[in-house]
Amino acid sequence: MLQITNIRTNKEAYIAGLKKRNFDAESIFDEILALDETRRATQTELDFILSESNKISKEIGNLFKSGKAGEANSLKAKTAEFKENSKKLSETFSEVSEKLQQLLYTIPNVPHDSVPAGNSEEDNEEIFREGEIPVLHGNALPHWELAKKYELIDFELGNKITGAGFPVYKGKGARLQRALIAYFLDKNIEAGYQEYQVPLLVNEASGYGTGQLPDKEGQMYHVGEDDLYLIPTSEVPITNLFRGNLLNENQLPISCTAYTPCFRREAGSYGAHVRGLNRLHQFDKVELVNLVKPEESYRTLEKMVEHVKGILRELELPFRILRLCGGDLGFTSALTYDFEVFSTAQDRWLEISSVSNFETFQSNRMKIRYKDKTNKKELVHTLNGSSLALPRVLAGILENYQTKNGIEIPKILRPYSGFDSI
RNA sequence: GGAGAGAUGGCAGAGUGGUAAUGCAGCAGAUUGCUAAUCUGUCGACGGGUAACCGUCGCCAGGGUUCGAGUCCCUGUCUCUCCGCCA
Repeated sequence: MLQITNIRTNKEAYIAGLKKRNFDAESIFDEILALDETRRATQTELDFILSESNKISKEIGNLFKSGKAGEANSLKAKTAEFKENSKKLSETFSEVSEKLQQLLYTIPNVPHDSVPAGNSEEDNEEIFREGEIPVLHGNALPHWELAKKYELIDFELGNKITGAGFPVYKGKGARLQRALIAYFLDKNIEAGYQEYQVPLLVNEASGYGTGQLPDKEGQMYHVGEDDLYLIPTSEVPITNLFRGNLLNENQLPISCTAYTPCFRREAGSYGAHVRGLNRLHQFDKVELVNLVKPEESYRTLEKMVEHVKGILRELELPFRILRLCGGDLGFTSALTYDFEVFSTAQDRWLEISSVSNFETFQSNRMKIRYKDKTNKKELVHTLNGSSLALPRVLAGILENYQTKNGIEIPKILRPYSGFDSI
């Protein structure tokens, strides 16, 4: 959520920034500023009236104490008018404040200066590419065929017990999943992240905190009876751990990592590109979350990018990094780098990590602040990134490491998997 | 699921109708000096003001009673204890 004072002072720059994601902010900003104006004027007026009636109440109290009940009672009559006015004003005040809040919820984050304008993923900017794309033998298969051939993943069993998009991993497939999770967590801990295990269901306030609500209501599974949401990413529970906290400067930066399953309804996304592991309702992910001082956040973002690069290098997978254009940028993000692995057998790039800086967009909603040296309270910047999303990493490994005789396991994973090939 | 207790500032913790004690931590200043002590101020949010400052709100949330509510009433949320059920 944008800060109202910033809209007031940077209106033109914000409008220009939001244009990059094809969001026309002009009229909504005008509406917001008008409401803000009304809100402040109402408060000033209301404050005055309350101040007067407080004075009278105090006087009445004193009169009663000194036994002058008659005078006190005549003063009581005077307060009736104040009461009526203040009731009206405070109704206006809360109506206006509520409306203001609702409008602010509908505005996405302002993209960083470096974000290119654009409408879709076509306009994303490739900024880095590394690794060799392997030349596969003539009968190379896509991962869903490999998964079947080597009995690693059973999609039909998942259909039977739950539905499409809920695969069952078995044998070496399941063990490889566990190896990847352990390897990713170890890498993150080595880089200074603290590991967490968090609930997989969260309440409504948490959904609002990180920005999934109200924007992506339909994308989360909702347990109606208990009014809880299945997490679409561990970003939600982890970042919300700090909701409402006032931190000391010396507690920052806070770096967390967690493995969780993630649940996404993916309503409306069907088609050729959702086969196999490409798009699932439940998948595993290891996540990074950072809470940092504002002046450090872009340096932290670069560090996170380098960290993910390091993992992909060790896995020896060909990858590229995209800077997302305005049109493809998530609602809450100011700058996002997507990592994609090249899937040779499908002959296309698969997104496996997304690393973002949210600046104060989430912390403003959650009121995550810290006290700086001069005791001033400031919102922290929040960042997160996947390290990594398992299914597509698995798809990339299966497809790129296949040979005529089976599938090799990347060397770095062998101590974790306990086997060298499939 | 049943019964009871509770929710007060960054933390701890008083306060049963007269307008939020006190302690700790933090910050600023003063002072004495040596791995720190003492004193004073500050120490939640919002609004107004260049500022000193002023005002309002704030005791889980939302309503109500009252001239006046942390305190009384209603509704809801959450936490804890005991019982029941159970991995």
